[in-house]
Amino acid sequence: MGTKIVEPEAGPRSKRAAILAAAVDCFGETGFEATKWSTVAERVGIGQTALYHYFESKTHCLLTIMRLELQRSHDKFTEATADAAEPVEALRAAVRAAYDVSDQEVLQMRILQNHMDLLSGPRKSKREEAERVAARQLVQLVERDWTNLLVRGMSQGAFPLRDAQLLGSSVLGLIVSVWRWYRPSGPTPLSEVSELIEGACVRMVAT
Amino acid sequence: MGTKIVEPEAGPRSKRAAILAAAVDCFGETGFEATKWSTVAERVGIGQTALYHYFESKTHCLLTIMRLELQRSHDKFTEATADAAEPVEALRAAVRAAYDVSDQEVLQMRILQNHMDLLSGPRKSKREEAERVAARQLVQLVERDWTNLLVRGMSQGAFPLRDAQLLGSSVLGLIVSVWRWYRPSGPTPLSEVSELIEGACVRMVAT
DNA sequence: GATCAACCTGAGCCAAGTTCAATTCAGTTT
DNA sequence: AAACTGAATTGAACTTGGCTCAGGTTGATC
Repeated sequence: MGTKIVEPEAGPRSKRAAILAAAVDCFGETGFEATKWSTVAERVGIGQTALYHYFESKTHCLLTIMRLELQRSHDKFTEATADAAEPVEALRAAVRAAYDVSDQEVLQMRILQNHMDLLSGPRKSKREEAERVAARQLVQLVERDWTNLLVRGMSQGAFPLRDAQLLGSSVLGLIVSVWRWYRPSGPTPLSEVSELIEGACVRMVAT
Repeated sequence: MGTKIVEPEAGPRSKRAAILAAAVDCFGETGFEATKWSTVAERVGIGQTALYHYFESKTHCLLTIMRLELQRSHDKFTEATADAAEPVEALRAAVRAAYDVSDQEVLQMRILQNHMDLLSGPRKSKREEAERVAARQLVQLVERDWTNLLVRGMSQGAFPLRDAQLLGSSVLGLIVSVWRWYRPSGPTPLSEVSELIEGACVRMVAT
């Protein structure tokens, strides 16, 4: 069951963090397929083969990024909804938390959304598969986060009764669909997006 | 401006259609990157190099599939909303139309969603770039379809005034987010999805 | 039955991810 | 300080899969 991945503790001259950061930049801006693995190495300042000391493959690195982002999302949701007794207020807080992100995290969300499909099929190598399973589990966790929020609101009479599973996926889908088009440099500030979606979610769920 | 792509008229022994169909199956089930171009050839019953008689590259084929699906979506929207005077009724009709699809079209929508990011950057070769631009244009068309529907409803007093652009993207995002997880063989019938989303959209827009 | 364009193929090229054996480096032991 | 150790790194070679090329086949049309 919940086999948690032990984060490789960073030796003092480990470049794992630097590689992850560079990879997020590259994969986020250029796209995973379009960025050459060797470019990431260059940006970090090491030869391409040195990457394989830290990651089994380009995909393994991608999966790691995705898992970390999912972990962050789940944690943030939990933290944001912890002290909100009222269901509607909890929903609002959850949505706001979802859009309270740094530019780096925007990239990570984009990467995550663009490669969700990787999580369905099994992977060949051990460590890749481990990351995939962990990520897949986190996806279910996040989905449960939202569904539970809805179930609570429904049983409490704050939300009309509906298929909480399906509605939860839809709310989540609505929220994350933003990361496909949003750019920090774009014309629409994230605060505006956040407000509109917050209202939309409340209307969708609580009307 | 609107440079429409002339569909290569099918010579009598052309296998273009068969290739597209096979590619939709493969790309949809296995994923674009994961399917070998040669597998598509096999399934059609020709050598891999014969594919290049019809498509400049694997990506060119993908872009074509995406463009065709976008064209279909746009047409279907137009047809569905043509004879609906009432904005709310038009919205409902549009949502229902979006989910009135064959299994093959489900795959096409999935492919489209999973590779939207391809449409942002320019392509190297001529024909690929042509498809990309055409697709990109169609995306904007479809977005305008939805925003216009909202604008009409707002100016008519049927919907409260909100940022129609942003709300339109969100509605569209909500609708298409389904194709990430929906499987015809899955537990949830599409009719159920359609009903829930239809309600959700109306609440989101018309409340 | 010659012609021409559409259609197809085998052989091989090339880019990018990956493997591997060998080397450097920093800190620890003796 | 010399020897040792494991983490970090590298150049060279291997593999895979998309793609090019130079030519061959088919069949509709005249």
